[in-house]
Amino acid sequence: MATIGQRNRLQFIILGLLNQQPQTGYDLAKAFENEIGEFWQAQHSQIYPMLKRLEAAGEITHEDTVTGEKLAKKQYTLTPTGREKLVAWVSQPSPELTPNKDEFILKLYFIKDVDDPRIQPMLREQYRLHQAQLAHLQQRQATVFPDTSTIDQAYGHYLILDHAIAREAHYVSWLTQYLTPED
Amino acid sequence: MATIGQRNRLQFIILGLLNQQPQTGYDLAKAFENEIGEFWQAQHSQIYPMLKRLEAAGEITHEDTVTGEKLAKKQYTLTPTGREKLVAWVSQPSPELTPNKDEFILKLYFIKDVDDPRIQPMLREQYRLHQAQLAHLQQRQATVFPDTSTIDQAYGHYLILDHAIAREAHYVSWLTQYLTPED
DNA sequence: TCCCCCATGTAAGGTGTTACATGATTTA
DNA sequence: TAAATCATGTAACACCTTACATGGGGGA
Repeated sequence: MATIGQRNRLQFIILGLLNQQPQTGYDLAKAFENEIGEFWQAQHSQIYPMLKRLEAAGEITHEDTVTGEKLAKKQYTLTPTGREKLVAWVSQPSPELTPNKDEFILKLYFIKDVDDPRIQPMLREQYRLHQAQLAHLQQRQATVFPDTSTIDQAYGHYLILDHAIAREAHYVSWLTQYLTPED
Repeated sequence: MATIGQRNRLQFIILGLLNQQPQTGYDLAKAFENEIGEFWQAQHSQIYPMLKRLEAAGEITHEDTVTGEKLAKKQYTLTPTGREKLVAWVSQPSPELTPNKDEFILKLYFIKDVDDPRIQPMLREQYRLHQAQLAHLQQRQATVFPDTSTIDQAYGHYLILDHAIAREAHYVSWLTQYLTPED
């Protein structure tokens, strides 16, 4: 399955997640909403086919398990081949800046006039959104890393959360700069 | 062309760009590399078909011009319908946080060990990249907005550049926090 | 018993990237 | 005159989202 044209980063991220611990497709889908949702997203409709593809390529295997009476689960695990491929990807430089997209910023861009009455409500809405997201992330940090001693065992996780928090905090403070007090 | 399933934001961005001034597809492609490249990207292979589609929908029209002996250009302009559609989009709230993707951060995430020797080189590489991008953006700001009096006429443009600069500056300072001095 | 969550899959269609293709104009 | 840039298009394919489809388990 050549896949030369595009980078197919999803496969590596799935390998990375499975390397942390064997998981089901469902578990992976949750991870894309929670742990790493700030930096990559994928729906289950994208995950299940990819798991089949990775298994066909011999990079992962699965074990069927049953919960309760007959709920079938597939627990996926990395093979040595898969682990090699993961290590190669992680060790490889990532020399491009990731493209960013931000619909809100573009809307502001298209409103040329400083005094356009739409600007302040838009800024306030974004403020609410990002403030809420920031609070949510801080909450999670407090839960996952209650004290500094817990950081070292999951340094990557700590970094990722720290970065997400810093990013949101920064977005919020940028917005604040342009907000005028509400009447 | 219904397009209910997905959002098709590209069309609105093209309308927004054409609202600033009539342009060719080639000009638009440039804008996606420069002015707004920090917040949206599109290749010419995506732009030309979209222009046809927008014209078929009566939202833009074009005028054929010739440069030199026979180089054909198509200068596109918004129609009143197109302008209405643009205004509706701009005025509409953007209630979702834009998904972010960052391959580099994920690689860090998958390296659990604080002392993994790959971490520092990776951080330094990203530092170089973002530092260079930051310098480039600051350069552009100095060129486009030489003094504060020039801001008001293109407030949107100012905001967008300011935001991009702040974002990069922030990314760089986050990286610095984890960088150890090189030997 | 109903609802929410667990669990896995496929189908359809839109979005985006890379490559293929062609030709004119300007600048060094 | 060669290279870079202007200028427009299509084809192939990979990526991603939404919707369709089905069924089990656990708690209120």
